[in-house]
Parts: sequence; C-alpha cells; structure tokens
Amino acid sequence: MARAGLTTERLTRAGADLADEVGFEQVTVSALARGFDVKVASLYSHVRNSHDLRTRIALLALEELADRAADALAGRAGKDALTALANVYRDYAREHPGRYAATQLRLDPETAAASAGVRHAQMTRAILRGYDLTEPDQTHAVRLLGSVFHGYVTLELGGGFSHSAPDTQETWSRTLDALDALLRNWPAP
Amino acid sequence: MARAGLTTERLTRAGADLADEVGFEQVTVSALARGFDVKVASLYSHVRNSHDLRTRIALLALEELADRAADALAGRAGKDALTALANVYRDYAREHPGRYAATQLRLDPETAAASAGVRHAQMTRAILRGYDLTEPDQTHAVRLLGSVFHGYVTLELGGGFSHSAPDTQETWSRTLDALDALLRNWPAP
DNA sequence: ACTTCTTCCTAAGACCTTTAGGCAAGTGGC
DNA sequence: GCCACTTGCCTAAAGGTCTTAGGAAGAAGT
Repeated sequence: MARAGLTTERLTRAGADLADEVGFEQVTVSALARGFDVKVASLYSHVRNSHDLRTRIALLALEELADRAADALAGRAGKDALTALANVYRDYAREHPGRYAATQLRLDPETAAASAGVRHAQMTRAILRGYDLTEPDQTHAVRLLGSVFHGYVTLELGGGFSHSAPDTQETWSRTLDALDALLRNWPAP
Repeated sequence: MARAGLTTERLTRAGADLADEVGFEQVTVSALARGFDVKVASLYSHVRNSHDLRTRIALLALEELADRAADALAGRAGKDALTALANVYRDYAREHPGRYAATQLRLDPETAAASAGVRHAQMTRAILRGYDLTEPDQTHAVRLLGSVFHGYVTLELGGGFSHSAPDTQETWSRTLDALDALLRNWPAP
C-alpha cells in the first residue's frame, strides 16, 4: 500500500488550513485523516492526541503572525509602526480566521513561554519606544494595546459590529488615531 | 420511577453552573444529564440539541450581565459610570468564567438582535453621554470601549497577563484612567 | 376510574478519540 | 541482492458524545 507521507509538520499545516475553512473548533483528527485519505489511527504516530494537534496549530499561527509583524515593523516607528502592527493582526484574522482563533487557545505556561507569544509582547513594547512612556506605564500600555487589538479583531470577526453604520474600516482607523493620541498624551496617575 | 423535574430553565441554569465549573467548551448534554441523574435522551424533550443548549446559556449570561450593568450604572455618569460598567464586565468574568465565555458564542443575527446584547450596546452608548462626542465618533467610541473591555477581560482570564509585574489590578485602573482621558480629548479626524 | 398528556426511558445509529497489535514498505549492513 | 530492522499505515476494539424513534409509567383533567 502506497504511503501518504504523513508528518507532524504536514498534519499541522493541513490542520491550520482546515481550521481556516471550517473553523478551529471543527478541526478534528478524523477530518484531518479524511483529508489525507488515511485511517484515523495513522495520525496518532505523528500527533500525540487531539489536544496536541490543536496546540501545534496554535503555535504555528503564533509564529506566522509574529513573522508578519516583524516584517511589517521593520523600518517603522511611532504611529506608522502602531498602524502597521495593528493591521497585521486584523488582516491575519480576516485572511485566516481559523488560525487566528487558534492563537487564542490557552497554552500551559511552559508552552506559552517557549512560543512566539513572547515575540508579540516584545514587538508591542518596541512600538512604545516611539512614545514617551516609562515603566510601569509602558507595561500598562502594552496590555492596553493587546486588549484593543485582540478585542477589536475578535468582535469584528464574530460579527459584533455588523449590521450597523458606520462601517468597520472607518472605526478601525479612528481607533488607531485615538490610540496614537492616547499614547502621546498618556495621563499621569 | 420518580421524576427529576427537568425544565428548559433548570437545564440552562445548571448548564451555566457547569460551564463555570469545567469551562463552557466542556458543557455537554451528557454531563448535564449525569448532573440530574437522568438518561441523556431525556434532555432532548427540553432542549433541541447541543447547540440550542449552548445558545440558551449564552443568552442567560448576556441577560445576567446586562442586569448587573444596568444596576451598576444607575445614578452614575462620566468616569464614575465608565469605571462601574467596566468593573461589572471584569468582575462577572472572574466570578463566572464559563458564563462569560458563553457570552462570546457567535449567535445568528436574529437571535443576537433579540438578545440582551443590544442592551449592552445601549448602556455603553449611555456612558458616552457624559462625554462630548457626536456621531459618528460616538459609534467609534462604543466599539473601542467594547473592544477594550472584551479584550482585556479575555486576555486576563486566559492568563495572558500573568507572570509579569506590575499586577493586573494596577493596569486595569490605569487603563480606565487612560480611556477616560481619551474620551475627554477625542482626536479630530 | 378512564383518558390524555407529559416525562423519562430503552434501543439504536452515527461520529470522534484513543490504544493495542499486525503487516508491509522503505533503509542500512553485508 | 538479501537480510534484519525500523517506520508508516492498517485493522480491531472499546469508550464517549449526539441525536432520533418509539415505549411505559407518572400526573392531571373529566
């Protein structure tokens, strides 16, 4: 019988694609096996279990997203950098909703610490170098930016902003204006 | 055989409690049946299917959350109101993580329109009456506030802010300071 | 008491997850 | 080229969840 050429890598990538097609929640070992035209049990040599598969997809997505962010940030500073990073998140979520959903998977601490998640935090902090913030306000601002990016993207993707004018693109750019203004005039405690 | 006294109401409430205990994703018709010491099929007279159950839990949570918000908002305005509403979300998420997760369930448009979700939007908009914003900026601000509240609460609950100083309570109050400052000095386009 | 409705049950099919053990396709030594 | 060995995919099977169909017993109205 011809071999399908399964690999942890290929399974992870296919799982990510599947997530984008049918939603991250719908990614199942069975569906993945069907996609490779292979019996379900065969996947268990390459992936420990269902949770392992999901975790790998999440790590892949975090990595891809961090790569895009690093690319977008190169050579930019200030509001330019802020906008670029924000757009990376939003665009990635729109292009790859399943992958983006995967990035929200709760990882156990060690896995999270070894993931590209730390690069994301570093890049957000890097943006703040263009503004005049010192600790601990810088950390507060990092968390605020993370909240806005994540919250906005999630709500928009979940349809929370649909069915109402004005359109979301307008809100997005005005939100970035507002964040820029806020960072330039960060209030004293 | 003695009757268990099942009701759509009781199932929904028990489902919400179960969600808080084991996580919304883990809420299953089977687990719910076990809790009532009843066979699984018995639930299907009271709940259409698994998705129906989840939707009901989501609607319950949205309702509870809106009630708390309305309570907290009574008699408050300006930053006082902003803080009160924000704390309602954060506290609810911390007390009832499963219920809060349920509020993120994607509802189909008609269900969403009939849900307490609209009250949430109205209350956020009400807060903005204490600030000097006109349309379309008011809508942009409503969306921004929604993004921050949702994003912050989600990240904090998911452990995104753990393992780093300063503590999240400090960030939370500084975030509210920042939002208040932003709304008072909303940038022109 | 008799009928009727409701509530919960048994039975059964379909799908997903996971483990255990087997055969055959590649891989390396000789 | 042939052997042993490793690896990749398989069959088999057990357990869990979802869902529907149809039956029996408790509750309620006449």
